Amino acid sequence: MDNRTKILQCALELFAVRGYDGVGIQEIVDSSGITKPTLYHYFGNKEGLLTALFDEYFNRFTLKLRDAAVYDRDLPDSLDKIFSVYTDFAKTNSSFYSILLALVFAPPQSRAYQVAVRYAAEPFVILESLFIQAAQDHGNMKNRHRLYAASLIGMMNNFIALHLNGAVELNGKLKKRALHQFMYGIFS
Amino acid sequence: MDNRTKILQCALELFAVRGYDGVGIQEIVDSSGITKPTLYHYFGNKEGLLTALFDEYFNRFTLKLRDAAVYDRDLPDSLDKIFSVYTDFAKTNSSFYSILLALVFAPPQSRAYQVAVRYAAEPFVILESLFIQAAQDHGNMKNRHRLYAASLIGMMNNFIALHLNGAVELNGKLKKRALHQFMYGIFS
DNA sequence: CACAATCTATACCGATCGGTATAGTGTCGC
DNA sequence: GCGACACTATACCGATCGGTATAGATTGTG
Repeated sequence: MDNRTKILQCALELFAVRGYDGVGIQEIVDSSGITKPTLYHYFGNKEGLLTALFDEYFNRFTLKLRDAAVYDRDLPDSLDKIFSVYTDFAKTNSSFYSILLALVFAPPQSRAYQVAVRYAAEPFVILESLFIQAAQDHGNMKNRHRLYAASLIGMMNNFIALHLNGAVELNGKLKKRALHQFMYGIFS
Repeated sequence: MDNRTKILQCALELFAVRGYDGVGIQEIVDSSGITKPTLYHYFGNKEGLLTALFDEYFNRFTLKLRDAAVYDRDLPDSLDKIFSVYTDFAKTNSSFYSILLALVFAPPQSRAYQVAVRYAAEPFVILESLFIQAAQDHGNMKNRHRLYAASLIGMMNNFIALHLNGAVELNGKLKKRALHQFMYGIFS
């Protein structure tokens, strides 16, 4: 593993458990076994390190989400795929998702939030677009796409947060129940 | 306004916009117009300042929530009251609720999280107890009280977060829609 | 071989971090 | 007038913060 990857890996784990502001550069380079100038060579500054983490993980996620969120006139099927993309990603990248969750709810003027929000906006746009298309087939959904996208993301994040705390298992049964409940709010 | 209150007020505003870790003691005392020893006289250390904020705001909230969450064999009515308690509190104490939201999703090993989680557990217990009682009248709810409590809190926090970002208005119509959807998941 | 480019380590920077020792204040009951 | 107490200011502490100047090592290329 090269030094760049080592740094990213250690930063990921440290940020996940103690937060971006709570971890100093010195601690990252110590646990990586490298030194400061090496880190600054690759990432420029602390914010660049966080940005690199998001580039590494979030872009992969967005690609999968875009695939799942194409509308083929079967909204329940699309939602099912989307839910799976979220939970699969959160399960296989739990440390990164912990960071993501913390930053999405972080104070708006913190540096870390401003990095995260640039990325977190994309899934919202993707889901919003899905609901706009679906509204052509479901008249009562009109003009609620923003609320639907936000509610769906919020619900999934909530279950993922519970999962990360060990409170629930993200299995097919939970997915079915959650989506069933969500769709009731849409179609009724 | 005495110095103690001045400090609490300034700390509240600063923590809300830049986070607990992102705000230094020096900045708090500067904007309060007092000096460090005064702050440390009242609060002991930085963590004590955060604890004092939670004592000031969260305990008031918990009292109201306990009132709303008594079960009188009308679950929809209880949920309606609970929703109002949450949204009313969030609206009149938006800075504090921003801090609360950030800390609930903060990394588990951060100091701030460990303070917040001691308080945040109480509403969960209160709501859990409500669902346990309600299960006596609704057989299909058995053994799901933890999931119900977590889902309800998650949903309300999600709407409150949207409200704090200016995305939605927390009015009666939203409450009705949200609870309607939530109860569908319970009673079906 | 020489040269440039990439990468890494030693040592250091000023600023800020949370926290405190000391020395006062003012206001009480006595 | 008195000590006791709650409160506040000046000045300072070691540690850590994010970041860098300088130089040495390594590597691919001519």
